[in-house]
Amino acid sequence: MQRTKFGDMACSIARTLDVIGEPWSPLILRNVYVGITRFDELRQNLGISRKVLAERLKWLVENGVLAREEYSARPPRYEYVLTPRGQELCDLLLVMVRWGDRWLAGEAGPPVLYRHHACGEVSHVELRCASCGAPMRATDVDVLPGPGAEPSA
Amino acid sequence: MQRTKFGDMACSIARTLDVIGEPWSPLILRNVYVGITRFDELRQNLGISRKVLAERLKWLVENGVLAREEYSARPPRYEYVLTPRGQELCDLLLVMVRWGDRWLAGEAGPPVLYRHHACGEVSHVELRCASCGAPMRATDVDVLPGPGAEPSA
DNA sequence: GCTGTGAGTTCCTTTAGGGAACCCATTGTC
DNA sequence: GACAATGGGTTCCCTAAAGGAACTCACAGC
Repeated sequence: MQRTKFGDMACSIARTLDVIGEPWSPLILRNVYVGITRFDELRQNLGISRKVLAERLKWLVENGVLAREEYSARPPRYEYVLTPRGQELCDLLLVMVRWGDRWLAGEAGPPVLYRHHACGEVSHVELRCASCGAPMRATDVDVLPGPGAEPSA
Repeated sequence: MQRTKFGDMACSIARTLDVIGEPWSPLILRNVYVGITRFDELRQNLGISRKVLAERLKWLVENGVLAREEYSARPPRYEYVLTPRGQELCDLLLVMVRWGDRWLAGEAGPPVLYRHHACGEVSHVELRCASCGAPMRATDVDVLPGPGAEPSA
């Protein structure tokens, strides 16, 4: 994991990256999201080392993104489930999917499709403004300082 | 950078993480997005080592996310600009911002605000279905195999 | 020729990634 | 009771990467 502490920066992107800014954590979240929740299932599906998996899971639990729950008392056995924080982090994964599908899928096309419950269509996400509902892409916004900004020189 | 190759997995999340799955790259994109485009500006603003910055920039150019452009011929001087791929990756940053604002901002509140051009409001992004326009969160979708899926056993 | 500037590159040390083997607690079988 | 299986890690060790500091390069100004 990274040696620089990104959580101390007055920037929500940096803080978010402090939590999930290496590749294994988002992939673990993806797996838990689709129902692969146990240690050896995760290890096998991801092709990750047991040491790194254990470290990442511990990190994600400590950061309130996953919860470690007992699914069998005797013998004691554990699985990992998404917390509300973790659920919302999975939204990030949907945007990664969209970008990856558009730019990296190649001729084979997207590996995974998503069917929207509400309309029943195979679809993808779009970023819309919470206020007016129109598209709200990075090119559609102006950036300004917020209350949590660092005081400038 | 990571030693595991994530780009070979039949998963758009993994492929996307192969490109930007360590914290410096998204932060570099953020800086270029807000107009900090030159090497030493980036270095100073990020507090990153020259060696790592050079490596990351090279990586992002090679992956078509940034372009290296000459802004002065004599002496030759370069800046980095977003490509269309890079522009769309910045959408990811808007979702990171949203998550970070909600869960990690603390009492100070969000460090940065975003004003939507279309409605002039300070707002944030929501994920909506491209087909019907209703909210499309991770909890709102079913996952199914796509054409680019790996053949299962 | 010397200094300043911007954009890297090289060298070295420290830290983390990751593989393999190992450990632990419980259960089931003989 | 001994042994094996199971699931969930932990420890050890080697290699690769992170990151700091110093250095290099090409050009311009004086």
